Amino acid sequence: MAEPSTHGESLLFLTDENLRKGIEAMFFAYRGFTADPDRILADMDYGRAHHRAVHFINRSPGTTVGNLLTILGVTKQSLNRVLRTLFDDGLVEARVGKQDKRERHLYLTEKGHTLERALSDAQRARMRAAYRAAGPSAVQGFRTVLEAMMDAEQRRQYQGLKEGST
Amino acid sequence: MAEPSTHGESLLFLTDENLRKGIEAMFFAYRGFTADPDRILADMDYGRAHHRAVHFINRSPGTTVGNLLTILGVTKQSLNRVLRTLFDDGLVEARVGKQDKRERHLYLTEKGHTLERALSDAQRARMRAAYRAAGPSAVQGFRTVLEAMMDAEQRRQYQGLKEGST
DNA sequence: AAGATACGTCAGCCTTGTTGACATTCCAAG
DNA sequence: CTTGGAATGTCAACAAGGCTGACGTATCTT
Repeated sequence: MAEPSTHGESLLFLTDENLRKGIEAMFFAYRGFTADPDRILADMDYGRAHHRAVHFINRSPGTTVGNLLTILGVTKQSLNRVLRTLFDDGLVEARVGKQDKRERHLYLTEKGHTLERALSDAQRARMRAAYRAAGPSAVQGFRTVLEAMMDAEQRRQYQGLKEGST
Repeated sequence: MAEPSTHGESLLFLTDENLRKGIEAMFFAYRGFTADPDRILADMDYGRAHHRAVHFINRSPGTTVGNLLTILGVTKQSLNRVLRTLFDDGLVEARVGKQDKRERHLYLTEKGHTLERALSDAQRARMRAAYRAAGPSAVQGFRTVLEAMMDAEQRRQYQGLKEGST
């Protein structure tokens, strides 16, 4: 309904109908986005929470527990439960900080890297297929819209992570 | 790192680094995507599961329980728990099917519509802001990539929902 | 009359989020 | 040296929302 008649200008992409389609696209696409890692994780008694932890430790080796808390946006109790199983299973190791010995710097072990690679290979494969099918300019638009959709706080982290590794 | 020198052709958008950025963009953007409705829902003892149910009942009034199960991809026990609270609170009503009396056709009540509007207004507002900031061609690309990221099954449903309303 | 389908429901389990409380360890300021 | 605050770990309890399995009932189809 509404379907405003074409009045020269093109704000047609902002109709409620179009926005609703975007919303559902996010919903369904996110399911696809997590489906492959989820399958791998299910076979090993891990969940998405483990995936997220492993991902961000891999991408910022030596990050502290506090950093991880901020990025993941969960409580320390929740994160700690996950980290403990990763320690116990020998996927992640924590080294006491040199400068500040209260901090724990987190690193993937060899075993941890293996899992990380399995998970991100699966996820990247889907991403790559989607990117290839859509083409470079669509990918550009995809990233632009997603970035605009983030909270300012999240965008800061997303962009901050872009360059500074350690 | 890597930063392959521009060699005429442009498959540069398929580098692992680019894919990883896309993956994180999905992660952070999805958080933003759900943040506003989540806040509303938290104030009324509902969760995302209720949101999803209300959304799809609104968009396909008269849909059956079975349809909803397929779209949401959860078990009937899980869905039922949510639907029951929506019935009890008078947000959704179920009418016995005319042709097939085994089926329950689901409709939002006035109260249900009110909640639905509050939720989708919040979500659309963010979406609209992101769309506006990114511009029409970016939006086009955004949708193209998301569609390519879905499972075939999910894409079928997403597209099927596009036209046929009832 | 018999089997299949649509739905509801009871019971129990898991993951992952939450709060609150408390201990430890360490840095830094006084 | 002491003390406050920061970073971390941990215990306990709880809730949402997934899951499986089993069973019941109404209804449709054959």
